[in-house]
Amino acid sequence: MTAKTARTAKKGPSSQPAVVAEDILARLRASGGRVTAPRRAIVEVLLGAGQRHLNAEEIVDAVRSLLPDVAESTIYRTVAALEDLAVISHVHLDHGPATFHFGDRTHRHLVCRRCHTIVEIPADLFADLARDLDRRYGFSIAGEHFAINGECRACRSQPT
Amino acid sequence: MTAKTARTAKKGPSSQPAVVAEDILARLRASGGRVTAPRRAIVEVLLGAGQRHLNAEEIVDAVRSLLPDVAESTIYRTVAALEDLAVISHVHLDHGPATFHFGDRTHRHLVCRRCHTIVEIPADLFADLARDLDRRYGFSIAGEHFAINGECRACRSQPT
DNA sequence: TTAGCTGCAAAAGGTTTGCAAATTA
DNA sequence: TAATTTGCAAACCTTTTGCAGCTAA
Repeated sequence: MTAKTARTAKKGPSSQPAVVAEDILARLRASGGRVTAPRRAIVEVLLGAGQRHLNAEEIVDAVRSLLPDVAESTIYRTVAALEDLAVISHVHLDHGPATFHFGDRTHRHLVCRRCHTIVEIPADLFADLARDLDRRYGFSIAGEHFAINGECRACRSQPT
Repeated sequence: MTAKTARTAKKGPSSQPAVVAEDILARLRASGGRVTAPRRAIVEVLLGAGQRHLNAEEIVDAVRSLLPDVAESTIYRTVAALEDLAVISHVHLDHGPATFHFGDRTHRHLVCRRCHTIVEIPADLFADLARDLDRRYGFSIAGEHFAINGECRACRSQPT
């Protein structure tokens, strides 16, 4: 794969090299896929969301503001294709729809079971636990496929 | 609440005081609920499952072998009532239906993303992490509402 | 040219809800 | 008796699928 990692600053809050749509589309093509207008729009929307995690409905809405006739099934099929390429992944933050985001393996989610607030935390807080589980069970925890539930500071100081 | 904690050994693998159906039914009654035949059967099934986590469909099937005409909706409504009483809780081990189990807060689940094997681990392996998250974010992780994903020993030694 | 996408509509899977009849306390 | 549960059927929400036509490579 020869997708060049462009350095064009986009709208990300960080100063890491920006991932640009063309890179992603190129990977899609390289894997035998086609680049179509709906796919461009979907990638654009996902990039435009920055760190925010969008669910399928939000992606549909945003994509339709660019390209009104895109079907839901196209969204689901495209995000599945992008997940296969490990470009994005999905997380279950709570009950309800899954949310999609770029595949940085650098954060996890705590979700308050009372107010449903989401707290993002760096994945390396799990390093010790991960080592432990590896040693004891041979299990490698990977991914943030599911959030971790609990109670946030605000709710804890609230009466039940 | 005065539900006596009976010590009758049932079929649990552990030697903790067995929770008996009557205790649970009494709590249901104490909270203003009614004790009905379907509810008895559901509690029986849940108790009979011991440590196993049953999903709604499995509960329905098992309950119907005792009481053939119980509706699915009754199962869902009853497990919801039992969750409100904190007698049971549900976990999402993977995609697919939730699973229900008695509310011991003593274990967590690792689920292999490849073979879907479930590894149960003691919750106290999370103690350090929990302290950390509390200190840094005021967040109290609680519950095993979602499993932790990763890869099990067997799958890790397998070619991708 | 042809494998791969698309929109549409229908279906699937899991769970929830409205309601009138039945049951519990 | 009054409040709660029940079974049934229908609805719900999210996601998947089948298919014929369209399109990128």
